[in-house]
Amino acid sequence: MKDSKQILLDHKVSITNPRILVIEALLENNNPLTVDELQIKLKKKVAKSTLYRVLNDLKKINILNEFTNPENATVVELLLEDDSHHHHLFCSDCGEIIDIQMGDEFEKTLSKEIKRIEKKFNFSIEDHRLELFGKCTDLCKNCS
Amino acid sequence: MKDSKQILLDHKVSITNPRILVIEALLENNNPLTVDELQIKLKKKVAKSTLYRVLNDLKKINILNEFTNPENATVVELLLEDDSHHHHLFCSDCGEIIDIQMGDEFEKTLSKEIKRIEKKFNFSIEDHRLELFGKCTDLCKNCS
DNA sequence: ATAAAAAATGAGAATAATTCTCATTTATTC
DNA sequence: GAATAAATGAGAATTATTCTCATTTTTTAT
Repeated sequence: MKDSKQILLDHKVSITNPRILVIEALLENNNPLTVDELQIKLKKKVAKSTLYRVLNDLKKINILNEFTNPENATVVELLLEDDSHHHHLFCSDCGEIIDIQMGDEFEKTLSKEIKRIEKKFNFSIEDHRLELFGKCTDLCKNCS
Repeated sequence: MKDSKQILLDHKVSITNPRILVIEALLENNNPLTVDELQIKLKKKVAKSTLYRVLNDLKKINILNEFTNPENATVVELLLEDDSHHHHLFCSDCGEIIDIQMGDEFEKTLSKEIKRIEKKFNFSIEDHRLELFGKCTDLCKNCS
């Protein structure tokens, strides 16, 4: 597992206990967590206001991805590798969120389409996000 | 323009002024609106609590699509045609949200990928959403 | 290693978005 | 058109997030 102190050092921000705890809680999980799940994992070790501040700090140094689940709750995940481009799969039964990688053919076709859209709307497109919604049938630990 | 009363009739819900006003405000726009933009368009003609209630009513009869913009504000749009599958393009300069259609090749490749993901994670995938983020360079009315 | 300066924290107040409550009004049914 | 059912408005309640400020921790410069 990555070293949380080193991550903070690498990004030239000061090394504090709350930041270390938040990063470690996120590192322990392979998949994204809602803010309240994170809060529960941290018990009372980090104040609520500090948690939100730390999350904003991590966003500023670009190692935190933030989005919302279908219930509009805020979800966060650490982004440590530069090449970790991925998408998300949501289970509407248990709420689990799974990181997924799309195949090369898909990403290539998407790139082509993005170029078309850029021309059509005179946009410069910098990022994209794909979300898949469904139900896990048996894999997911929370579902029967 | 579609008739708001007919839309309500078709979906077997009672025809009330607030519902008509909300639907008409949404019909006037081609592109999605944030809840506050909608509130402003409606002036004081619909109470805040009623607006939220009407939006929930429209969701229940499946003619409202709700999502969040990159600032996490709630965005809504009417979905009237069954075949109106589309995605969204967000401008980070002016906040404008544009409906986009992806080409057939893209949707076909995506379907193939979805089947692969369904097998891999033993999921049944029912829906998906693609969001593109960027900057409009000159088309967008709010940007210079 | 230490003192001074800068930055971060905790606790709770403030704010913003959304839902809830309930007395009144409006729509539907017969 | 009267009786019943449903929806509304106003504001209170709730929830998620940000802000304030006195205290503590971290960093910087000696």
